[in-house]
Amino acid sequence: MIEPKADAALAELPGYLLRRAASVMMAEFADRLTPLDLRISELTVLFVAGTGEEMTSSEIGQTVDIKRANMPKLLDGLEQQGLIRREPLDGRRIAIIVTDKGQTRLSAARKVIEQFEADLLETVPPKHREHLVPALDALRSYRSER
Amino acid sequence: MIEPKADAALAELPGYLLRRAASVMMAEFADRLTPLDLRISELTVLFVAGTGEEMTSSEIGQTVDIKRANMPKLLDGLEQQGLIRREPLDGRRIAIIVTDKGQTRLSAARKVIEQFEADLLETVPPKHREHLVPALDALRSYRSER
DNA sequence: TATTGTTATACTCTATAACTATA
DNA sequence: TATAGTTATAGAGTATAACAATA
Repeated sequence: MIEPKADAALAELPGYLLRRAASVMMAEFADRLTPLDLRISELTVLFVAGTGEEMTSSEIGQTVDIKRANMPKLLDGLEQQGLIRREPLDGRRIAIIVTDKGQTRLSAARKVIEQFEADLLETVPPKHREHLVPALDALRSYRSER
Repeated sequence: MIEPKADAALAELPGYLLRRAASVMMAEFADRLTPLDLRISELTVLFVAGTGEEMTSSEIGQTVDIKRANMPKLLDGLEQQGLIRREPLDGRRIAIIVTDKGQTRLSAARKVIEQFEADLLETVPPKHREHLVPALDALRSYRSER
């Protein structure tokens, strides 16, 4: 064991634990997505675009907190894989349509998500489990007053 | 409101919420550290190095899950600010010593941390609050079997 | 032979500024 | 005039591979 003193001090900081937990979780999730040729951010976009409602690039970005300027490269990647296509709504707005291939990929991804989320919840001791989602949901708006 | 359907689906995924919560939290914390001229990773290293026990670069990295190869640049930054100094223990290992200036900076940072963590906890509804740290601490070891 | 510190490099996610064309 | 999509660019955190020097 290395430096129990420092680790003990860190283990009392919710912010630090939140960062570490998210980092560990994302690394694991990214690994599970590798066989599907999807990065986390790509799946996030595909997931939202595939909910059935017709959405533009900006709307998707606003939903998942991805800046407008970071969407094109993400969408390019998905488009090059044939998972989405861009369909102009007018001269300015562009709808992001999930293709059949994209829907198939998304179905496979949903299975990965389901298993991943189940494993994640199982990691949390039962008596704390039901509190995780509401607590995280609250923390999400920590900065909404910006 | 934008796409309640997609947001509702995402709001049920603990993994997604964990990622978002951590992202929001880190952005806020990084902002609060700006006046101290410290990035989150730099403070993490300084914090651990300043716990009193003499630690090498590798030991600090292992404690806070920063890869050995990413330590030198971090330490260079802290050293250039005069917050730490490197003190060879033998021909190979190097102790990271927090200087007086580093201790002063660390004291200021501890106050920022304290306020930040308090604000963060206050964001979580009272009935979920006590469950946050144990839940996150458990999630931290999600991947310990690697 | 294994470990420590290091360099180089690359990837992911995120952020800002500025441009264009359209509403 | 404000908005949508885009481009370019930069920062921050993280990851791997490889090397020299040393235990």
